[in-house]
Amino acid sequence: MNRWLMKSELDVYPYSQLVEDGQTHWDGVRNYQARNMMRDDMKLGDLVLFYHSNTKPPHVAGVAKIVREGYPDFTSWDVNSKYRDEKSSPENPRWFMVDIAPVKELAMVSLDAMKANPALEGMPLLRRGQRLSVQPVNVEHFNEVLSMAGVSPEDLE
DNA sequence: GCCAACGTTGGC
DNA sequence: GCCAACGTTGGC
Repeated sequence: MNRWLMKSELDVYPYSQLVEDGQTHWDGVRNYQARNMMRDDMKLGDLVLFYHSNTKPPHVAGVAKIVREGYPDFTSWDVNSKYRDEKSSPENPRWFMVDIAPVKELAMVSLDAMKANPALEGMPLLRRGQRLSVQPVNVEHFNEVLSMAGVSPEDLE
């Protein structure tokens, strides 16, 4: 199983909204690296740290899981969508997305706390200038973040 | 194919 | 609101 981190701006789509919706499609990602991970690497059941960006403090808010593997992002050819890309079509989709569902809400784990934790050294999120909205997380880092929220991996089952 | 200009992300 | 980082665009 792979593990991931996905960023969402708190005031755009918070974890609480995911809980309310029960499931959502992760549309609007327009970055090739992130697309490739969603299209090729994210598998059913993979776990995701749900991260709130653009808020004070930035933080991990919960755990989600992949409930549908990569498929074309239909907002890319929706003329009414702000995510529209003229070069993408149903016949030749350029952008992909996955569906995620909530697993467990976490006590806030702030970016500062993560930076201060030596066990998280090397985590992509903590790298200077890291902007990717979808990132891989190794199992040690993933479990360490859980632990910082007082949760053990078994609690997710 | 290089690279300067530009736009966006996102912490601070 | 600032600005560093960095991906994308487009002229050449």
